[in-house]
Amino acid sequence: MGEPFGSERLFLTDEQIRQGIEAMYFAYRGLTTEPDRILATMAYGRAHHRAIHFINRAPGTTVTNLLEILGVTKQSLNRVLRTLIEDGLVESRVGKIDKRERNLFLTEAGIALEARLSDAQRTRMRATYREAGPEAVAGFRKVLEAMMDAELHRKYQSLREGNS
Amino acid sequence: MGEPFGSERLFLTDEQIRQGIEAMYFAYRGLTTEPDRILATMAYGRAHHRAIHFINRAPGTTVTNLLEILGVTKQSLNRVLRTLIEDGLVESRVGKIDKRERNLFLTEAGIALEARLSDAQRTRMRATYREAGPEAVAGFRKVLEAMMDAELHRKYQSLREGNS
DNA sequence: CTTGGAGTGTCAACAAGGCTGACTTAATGT
DNA sequence: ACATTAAGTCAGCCTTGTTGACACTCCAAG
Repeated sequence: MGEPFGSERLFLTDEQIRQGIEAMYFAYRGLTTEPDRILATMAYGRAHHRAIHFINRAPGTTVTNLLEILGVTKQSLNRVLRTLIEDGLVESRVGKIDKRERNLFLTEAGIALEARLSDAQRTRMRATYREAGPEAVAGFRKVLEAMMDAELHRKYQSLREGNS
Repeated sequence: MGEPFGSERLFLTDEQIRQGIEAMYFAYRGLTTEPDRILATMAYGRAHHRAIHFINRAPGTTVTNLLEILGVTKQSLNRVLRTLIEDGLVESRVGKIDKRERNLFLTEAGIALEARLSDAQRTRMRATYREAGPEAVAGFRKVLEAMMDAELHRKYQSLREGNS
């Protein structure tokens, strides 16, 4: 590549970038295997995990809100949500201001499962962070922030405000 | 930024860890959307992308090798591999030493598609890296390395040696 | 007050891509 | 000679995504 000299070049080789992409793939997979194993024992999948995770993160969030964050169709989310409600892990309350909306909450059982799942991930993350050190962690976070696209970032932020 | 702030004690709240996990989810998703869009136009999916990626990375790798790296079943991989071979993107050559083995290679067309897909990702990664800066990237890489579990790491390395 | 549109839920049908289990074929190694 | 290994295949199942169509409730604006 006919690139000029300077520090810009030393972290931009195709090979290094490819390694970064691969590392993302393997690391993400590693992060989900434990929760997946737990979920498999109770006839749930990763889709249920995602729903539980984001409802826990922003209790009272609406269905539309969740749809935007998860980036799936209404039908797809609804299937998952229905089983979670039937099984008593999620509660759906009619909105106070706008009665068309449903505000989603985790029940006691839902909170318990969420804790189990995120404990598995937190343990792993904590070990990883400890191994890599605080400076590496800061860089890690910085890169991930930059990697999420702007549109997604906006939705991500809106989750908090959706909590009425 | 020569002074690391409070780096002696690496105390991470559950909240910080959760943010890290979420960031991984969003970032990974952001990284796959462009390739997914390209693949969708040609009746392929993410599974095809993974196969193409790793065959490109280690030309001549065997089916068993690929199975271990991808962590899927033979039947699942075979379905994908069959279409890729039929469509002339991948070539399967009988092994020279052990004729039971098949060594997998990308054809010209396969290489072209791989380039298209990884270009999309590289462009994104490059922009991300540029935005975050070299120090952050170094930290990013370090954390991801630590996150991949040991078992996976072993398989990951073995890909290179599998290239006969 | 009617009417348009938004938020939600649901039915049906389909596809991708995981899985298990069973089996074949060819080649290798003991 | 025989058991094992690498690869491929058939059949069937599950989860989770997709379209498309439709009903219902409710809010807001004309």
